[in-house]
Amino acid sequence: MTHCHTILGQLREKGYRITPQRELIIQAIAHSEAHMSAEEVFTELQKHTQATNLATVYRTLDLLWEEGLARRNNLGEGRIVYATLKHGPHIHLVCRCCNAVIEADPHLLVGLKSELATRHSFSADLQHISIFGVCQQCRSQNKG
Amino acid sequence: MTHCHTILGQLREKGYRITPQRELIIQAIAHSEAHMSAEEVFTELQKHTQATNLATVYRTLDLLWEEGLARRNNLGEGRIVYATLKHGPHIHLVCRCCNAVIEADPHLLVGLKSELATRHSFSADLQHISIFGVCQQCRSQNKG
DNA sequence: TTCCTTGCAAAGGCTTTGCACACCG
DNA sequence: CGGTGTGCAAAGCCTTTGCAAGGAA
Repeated sequence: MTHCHTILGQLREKGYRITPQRELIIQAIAHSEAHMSAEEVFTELQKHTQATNLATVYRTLDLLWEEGLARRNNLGEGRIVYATLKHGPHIHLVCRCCNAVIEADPHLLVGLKSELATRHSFSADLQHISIFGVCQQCRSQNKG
Repeated sequence: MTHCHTILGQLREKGYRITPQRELIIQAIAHSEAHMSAEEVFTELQKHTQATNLATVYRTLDLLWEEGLARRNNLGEGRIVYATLKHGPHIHLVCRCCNAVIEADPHLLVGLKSELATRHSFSADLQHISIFGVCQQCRSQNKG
């Protein structure tokens, strides 16, 4: 809740207008535990009001991302997903089988990051990486 | 060249027919150093014959992937890319800025894989992972 | 009042699909 | 020959865009 206001304040500071749509969209991603797709945000909005539109959701999420007020993550297979910044960096473990997304500790990657820097002079963005595989449940069900 | 025949043989064994189109598509990805998108394969085919079609390229690449005869990798932003299996496992370092794809040693990930297995019971597929960031060139040009 | 935002609908890019014909085996 | 594979065109899916009307500041 507080976090909504932070984002709204920053938007206002940057000269953007605060509209009911933007408030609702920010609330949606700020209150959500997990990351949300544009479609999911839109569905959430519809619970509160009819006056809403998918295009607006896309525009607003994109705006937040461009202005550095939200994270944007590509889970593959066209799954683009958003979250607020309070949602700290972490690894996404995406199950290829059931599509579940497990969040893992990003510290697992610090070694990798420095290796990539020294060996390849590559500045890796590991803030919100996605790793694909099969989760325990699917494996035990022989689905993966 | 030899590798083309391997793939063709396996296709035949599985009961699929060998057509000129399939031969050309397999040649294209087998001869290429890097991974190729459907569009790129299609462009390559056109150098050899007019009798070709994007839909066929999509169908064939998908077939090869489904049958385990080719790798398929999602580089994000809708960039789906294919390669043969002789192209061993490796990490893709994708530059967000210039879109370059650098290939890195997959051994950098062995520790990570076991950590994910023990901590999260997650069987990570690190064969062809993509990591986003900024390459040296773009960083020195302040583009990233 | 100004001009940023929205809603709507249409366009876009990429991929898939239906269908009749072609052609591999 | 029989049935798979192809080309073509159209449809689908997700996302973006043009434009006129609405509403924040």
